[in-house]
Amino acid sequence: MLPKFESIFSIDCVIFGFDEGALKVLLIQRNDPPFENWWALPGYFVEKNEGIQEAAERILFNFTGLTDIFLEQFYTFGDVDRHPQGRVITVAYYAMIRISSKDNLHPNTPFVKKAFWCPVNEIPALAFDHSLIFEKSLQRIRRKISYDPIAFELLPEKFTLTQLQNVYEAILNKKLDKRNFRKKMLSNGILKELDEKQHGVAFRAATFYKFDRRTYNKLFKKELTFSKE
Amino acid sequence: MLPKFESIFSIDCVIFGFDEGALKVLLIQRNDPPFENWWALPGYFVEKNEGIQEAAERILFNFTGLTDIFLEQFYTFGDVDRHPQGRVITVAYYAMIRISSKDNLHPNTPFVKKAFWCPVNEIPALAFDHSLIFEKSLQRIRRKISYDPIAFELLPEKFTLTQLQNVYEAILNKKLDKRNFRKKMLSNGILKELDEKQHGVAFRAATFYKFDRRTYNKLFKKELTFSKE
DNA sequence: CCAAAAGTGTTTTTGCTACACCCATGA
DNA sequence: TCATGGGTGTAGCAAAAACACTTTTGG
Repeated sequence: MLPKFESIFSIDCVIFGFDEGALKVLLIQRNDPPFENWWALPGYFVEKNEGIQEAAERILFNFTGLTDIFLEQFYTFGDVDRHPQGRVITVAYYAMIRISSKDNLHPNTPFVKKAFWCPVNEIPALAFDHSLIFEKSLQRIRRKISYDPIAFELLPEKFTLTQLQNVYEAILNKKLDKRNFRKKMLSNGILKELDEKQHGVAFRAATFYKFDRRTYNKLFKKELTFSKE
Repeated sequence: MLPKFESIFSIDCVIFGFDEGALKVLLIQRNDPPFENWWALPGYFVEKNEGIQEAAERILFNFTGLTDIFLEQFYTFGDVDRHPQGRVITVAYYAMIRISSKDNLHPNTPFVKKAFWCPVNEIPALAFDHSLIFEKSLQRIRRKISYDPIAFELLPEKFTLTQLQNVYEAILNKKLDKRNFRKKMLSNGILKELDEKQHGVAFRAATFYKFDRRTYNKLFKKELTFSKE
């Protein structure tokens, strides 16, 4: 039989975007206590009849209006006193979205005073244990980017190699060598060169590329397959 | 204000051990419905007033009698229908312990009919979504072993290089070259050669080594530090 | 003396690092 | 014509992979 004790649980999302050459995170300002007016990660409670992945997608949609987003669970935070009003366990997800400067986000929730894209190295003190959650998400994507092509989720479909390098540099927080970066990126065929080039720029126009997921999946499958012995 | 809906949640543990050259997992046979008599991962509900890490340690202790064990959270499973009796979200941990063939485990819980160490490639169908949980844990430790010295958690304090190689081969599920393995393991100073050797074996006695955590921590710290640019 | 595992080096290949100049474009 | 970022190759080094025989021990 199921026990009598129950807990509340929630989802918190670390939503990454890339804009103006910087890695950013979507923060919201809370409208209600506890932590009224504090900055926090977008998050909300999970309904009794929805799965947690589902809930994460719903919450992401409510805060950004976006669907079909790269969204991945990375850790669950369950200290007894992490929420001042009672026991709340939270499952943390990170998401990567393409910020388009045109359309602003319309958080579809009354709990939010405002939202903004905060550069990752300027994050203020956050409500609850959200600073910890954010730190853990950064650690995770730094490791993840070395074996999984998450960088492309932050870029438009067509991008230049310099843009791609900027994403890697922002996530890894270090400068990379341009020639070595290009050599490596182009060596395995996961990028497809397009006929199109930039235009209207006051310097040599860069070639656009796109991510070739088909080729990537082949390589990845191979990586997962063990050799005969 | 906190919402009215609440859920139950639990911890499930994938407890790895290494014995007779094989990687094994501790399974228990359930004593009660649902899934009465089915094999399952050790797990139990989290109390209202305990943190989840705490809860994982308690549950691990109840099933093995062991404390101070390598125990790490790896994923949370929250499908609505994963438990037939109601909404139960489970936080999954994996643990690594040294199986000593002498002392048997004494599960300190009435919910268990029996327990046994099951080789990872002979796992039967498991209760709930435990097969999925187990698969995910394997994926995790396979990746983890390439950058974190978790293999030592499975071995006694003193071990031979062949034993160590066996652990790597069992986790990675492939054969490794003996000379290259030794070269690599001995190249970075994280193993300390002992004066002691095997005895009573009908072949050349192997030298014992132990893991030098001090040296490892130095290397690891260095790895986390970013270079000047 | 045999069976069984311990232990040991070298060569080849591959991937990573470091490094500097010319090109195309719009203003 | 100038400022700006786009684009390119090579050499040296280090790590990984491939590969087979001798040594020690107890029975």
